[in-house]
Amino acid sequence: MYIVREQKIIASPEMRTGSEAQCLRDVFRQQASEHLTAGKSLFLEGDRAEHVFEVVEGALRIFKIISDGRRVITGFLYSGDIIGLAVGQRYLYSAEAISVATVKRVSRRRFDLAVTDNQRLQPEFFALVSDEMAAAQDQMVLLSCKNAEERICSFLLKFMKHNSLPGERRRNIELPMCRQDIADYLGLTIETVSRTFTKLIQKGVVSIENSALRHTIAIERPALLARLAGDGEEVCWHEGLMAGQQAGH
Amino acid sequence: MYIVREQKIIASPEMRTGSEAQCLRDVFRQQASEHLTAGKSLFLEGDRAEHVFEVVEGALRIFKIISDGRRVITGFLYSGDIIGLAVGQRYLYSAEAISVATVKRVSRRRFDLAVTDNQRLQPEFFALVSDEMAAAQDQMVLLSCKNAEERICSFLLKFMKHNSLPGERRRNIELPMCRQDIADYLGLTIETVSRTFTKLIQKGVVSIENSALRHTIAIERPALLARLAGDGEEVCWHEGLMAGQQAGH
DNA sequence: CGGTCAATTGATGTAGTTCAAGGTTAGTGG
DNA sequence: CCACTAACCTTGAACTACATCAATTGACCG
Repeated sequence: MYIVREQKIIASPEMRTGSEAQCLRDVFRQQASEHLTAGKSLFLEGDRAEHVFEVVEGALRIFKIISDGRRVITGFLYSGDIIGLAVGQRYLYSAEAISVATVKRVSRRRFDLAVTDNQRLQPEFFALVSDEMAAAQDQMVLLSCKNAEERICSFLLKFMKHNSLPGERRRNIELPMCRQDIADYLGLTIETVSRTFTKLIQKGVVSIENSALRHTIAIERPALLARLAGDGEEVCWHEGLMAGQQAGH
Repeated sequence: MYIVREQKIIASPEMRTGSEAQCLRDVFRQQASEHLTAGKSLFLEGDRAEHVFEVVEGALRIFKIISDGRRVITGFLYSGDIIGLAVGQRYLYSAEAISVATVKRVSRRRFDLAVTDNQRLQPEFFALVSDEMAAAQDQMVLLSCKNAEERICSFLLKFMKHNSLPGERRRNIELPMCRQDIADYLGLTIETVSRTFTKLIQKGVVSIENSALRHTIAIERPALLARLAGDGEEVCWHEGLMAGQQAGH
């Protein structure tokens, strides 16, 4: 007996070997699932980058530990995401499970072969790398400019977009990560994260299930949330480009 | 009559077509040089990504303009750098010359062909993409954790490393960008950048040529500069990894 | 029931922003 | 050659968003 997620069946109706893969996720199809308990490390920053992983279920955090012991979370990964794409010889960050999680792995060698051999996979591969780069840049904008409220709202929005199937519009979201994770991701302290949530509740933007441990968030006013995220209805190209001086030599 | 930069001769002793390139920069070899005046835009965020560029001379800034008109500089590019690698269909950022600059361009199609055709180029290509990703992550760490002084020192160090040939150890560096550029890159205000420079001068870490317009910096105490950058003698792998709680489910 | 751990809340401190002014250099035109 | 202007940079004073420190709450668990 086995569990099949529906969207995968559509992507690949037959069993395939890696080299016949129709999409990148097919490369992982026949790999064994590995189960991780909460907090379990997948690899450490600086390890030789010998595998590429697909998240099958659950959520992971990727992070760096800096010299003074603090932690910077550079991203969260959810079911369907692929880890370890744009890395060189060694992993740029550590990865660990937030809650229980299931992953599959293939060796880097095999993954690279699948991509280089199979012309079909290359566009998807480059698209994923490009997405990763875009996410990193968005995070730089967030960390450069946004205040605590904008950061939290951006975070919630991004989580909603990423973790809802196309068309679906769920009101409740279940955050797998704790407040400290959110703080380390948004460049804030846990106290500021907590206070900002309280403020958003008071404003009627969200509400929090008092039950479990404040991980279930109901989005009461999605439009307001989007406005408070301060992304100005997506980037405004071709206007305001006059800002910033022309540096003479 | 033509000008040849010495280090390039070593890389490729003969004239080559793109498909015979020994290294990525050879792909640009036969392209015409384009000259940019200070402030001249190369492309805008959101433009279709139709070219890849090599910086031949001078410096460029890549940046995003956010909804409220502010500017976030996500990187600087100097002679030898390649622009437009890990982008998808459209550029993720705008690029413009800081001072006068010279670039070469090849079409994306031709660049991609050169890379896919020529197995020799792929490792270099992936290494560059990986470097770009690593730089983005370092920037996230800087923006998440570092204070003004650490940011400025990190910036100066990185500039030195990037813009000095291996082995060379110049004491004076000539910053092509103005204070506002530095501020927009480091997530600070121009005033804080200025004040921090003053503080570093008072501490005897650097000194600034009073002549031109404060763009010439002499590094008086490189070791202290490195210490103040707060990167803790490179990342400390496999220690301090216990920090950060294990989130139960 | 006491212990633990995450989250919240309150009080206080501060690094960096904001606003405002002044200084230096370079360019322009009389 | 010297006003006049325009960039760019620096400096000062006041403010504020967030950090820090400290205490409390509430859920879970042996």
